[in-house]
Amino acid sequence: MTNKGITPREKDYSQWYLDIIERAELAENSSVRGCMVIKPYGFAIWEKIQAELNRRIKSMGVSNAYFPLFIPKSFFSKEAQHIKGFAKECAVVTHYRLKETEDGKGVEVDPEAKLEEELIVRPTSETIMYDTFSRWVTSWRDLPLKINQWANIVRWEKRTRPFLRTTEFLWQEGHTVHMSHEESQKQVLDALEMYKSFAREVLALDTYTGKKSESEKFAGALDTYGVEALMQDGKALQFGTSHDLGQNFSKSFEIKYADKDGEVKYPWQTSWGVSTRMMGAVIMSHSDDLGLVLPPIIAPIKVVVIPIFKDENKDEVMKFTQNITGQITKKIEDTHIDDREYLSPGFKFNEWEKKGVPIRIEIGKRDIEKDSVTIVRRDINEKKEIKVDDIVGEIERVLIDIQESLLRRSTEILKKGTHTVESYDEFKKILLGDKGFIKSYWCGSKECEDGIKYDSKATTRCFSKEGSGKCIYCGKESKKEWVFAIPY
RNA sequence: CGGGGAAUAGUUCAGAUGGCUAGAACGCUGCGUUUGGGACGCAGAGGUCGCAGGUUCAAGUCCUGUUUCCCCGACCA
Repeated sequence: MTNKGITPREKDYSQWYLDIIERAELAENSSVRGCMVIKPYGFAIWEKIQAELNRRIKSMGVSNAYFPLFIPKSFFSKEAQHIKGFAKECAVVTHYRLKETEDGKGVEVDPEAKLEEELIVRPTSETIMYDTFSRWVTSWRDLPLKINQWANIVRWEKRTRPFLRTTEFLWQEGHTVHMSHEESQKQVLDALEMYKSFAREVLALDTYTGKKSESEKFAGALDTYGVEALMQDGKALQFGTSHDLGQNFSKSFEIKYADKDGEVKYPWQTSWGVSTRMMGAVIMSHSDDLGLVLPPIIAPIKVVVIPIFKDENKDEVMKFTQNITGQITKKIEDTHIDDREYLSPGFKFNEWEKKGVPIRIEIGKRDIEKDSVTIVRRDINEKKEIKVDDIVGEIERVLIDIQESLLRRSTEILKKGTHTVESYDEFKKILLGDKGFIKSYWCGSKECEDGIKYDSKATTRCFSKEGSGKCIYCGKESKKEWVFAIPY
């Protein structure tokens, strides 16, 4: 079987993606600015991700909260860099009421109902949260303050793509406030590490993590760190960020506390987040030509049982199936029997493969006679007969094995897709061909970064390591190695 | 905002040079036969051909305007 991988192009999107999402039709004859509907099955995947991530976030001592969708324009303009970075992609609420049109056939914006101050639909929540934080933080006893929120946000991007860049998306954003820079820097790295291990252990994705270059960092941050995964087409996908905000926001939002020594000080802040883009990363990394492949931990259905019967043996097969499923369900909750009578087994096999269910169990007359069942694992599409007495143990083992082998595969792909190059010609050649990550030295100048981007569309994804070499573009001595790739 | 496409059934599309009473596949509904890898037969529902003008005996097809979508850039999680 070939495996060209899944790219978020319309063709792919209109086929098996449709089990998960569809385009939102927000206006007649069009879809407005790349909004998507997440269907029940897709949302169930998101809920699995949320549950796992929430556990890890809370274990860092972070509490969940919720802040408003609307941000007063004045809040937004308090931090100069921040507004610069986001101004061009904000949805703005200017009115609060509609009225009937004169012909009585529709509605229009009521010009009388103009807002005194416009409201921005949050593109991120730093400003509205930190305005509140300024009242929550008054003493060293209030610190560290660690808040997370699950929310939707809107960024009016010029171009959208399903999952990877939708106008509205769901995410988790953590915001913390600390007494010292050492402490906040540790938080930044802890969050980054949490994302990296989450990607490995839950999503079965190996990634590069590290500091971003000056031009790639978050608007208003001192430093930004990113989590970068490699997609099957050789492009890089950043799906998590962690920012060291320094005192930039605490100073502009007047977050102050009285320290033990009696002095009033500005605290140090961090923010970090991952979005539904992560689902895109999972889909694009693991899927094959048969459809989605889900790591068992985030699969809404881990095991699907398909009874295969004719009219004359239906009762016998169903009884056997229910008995087996009952045993499995005791250990593996996400087990589903597909007993729809109007569909052929072949149709069902295909349907659950498209949906990425890790294990399929087929039970028919032939199995019952041998007191066994047929089990098929989605990742390698291997069919195997197993005896009924060991079924639960075997399924548990296979689920773990799928999870682990997906990660192994991801690690291999990352390793194979990472290149070191001697010359700039080689650098460009790789990016024209199979693409992937390239580790090379860069002098740090904007000219070189821009030049590289112009030639090959590649940008620095994150810092790799200290060392010594020559800038791949200009040849000057350089102390820093960076990871380059063409990003989504 | 630049450069390319495109808009016809729920979806994907076909309908050179005008003749259409607008088609196919998949999907949908009903009945029957099926069911170990996307079942089959028969019957059916479904369209002011993006919108507005114009040319013509005749426009899905030609002309003008307009709107929207997609792809490639610039911007970005």
